[in-house]
Amino acid sequence: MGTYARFYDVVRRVPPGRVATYGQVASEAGSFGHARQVGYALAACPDDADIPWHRIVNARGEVSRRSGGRAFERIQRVLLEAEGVAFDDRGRIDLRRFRWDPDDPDQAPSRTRKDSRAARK
DNA sequence: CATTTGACATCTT
DNA sequence: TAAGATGCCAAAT
Repeated sequence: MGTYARFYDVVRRVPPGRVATYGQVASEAGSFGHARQVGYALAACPDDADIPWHRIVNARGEVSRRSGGRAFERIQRVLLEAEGVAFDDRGRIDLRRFRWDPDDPDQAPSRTRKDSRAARK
């Protein structure tokens, strides 16, 4: 299996309405500190695969810039907003509210972590 | 084989 | 808060 396969597996586990950072994906995949490779992996991401690439943002909670152009960046934002992820006036996401927590399998889309916990009870 | 190039993160000013 | 330096490593050249 390719080196990137593990990254793709982690990305696929991110639920709708939540986001994960590149570093977070790397750590979950067992490659702490290899955040950059995650970005590289997504750049080489096969379009036919069912990978929610738009749910991966950088550590500052913003959509990363890419050499290809701004089109994909806009698409990424639109896709996230459609799932309920909010952007502030600076184009950033509040990771405190939308960051995916791998240890909490009961995270519902479009809810804050607190709401999710409350709803579970 | 040596260099360059990234969808990044973290530490230092 | 922001900007620069550094570490990371797979592919491309």
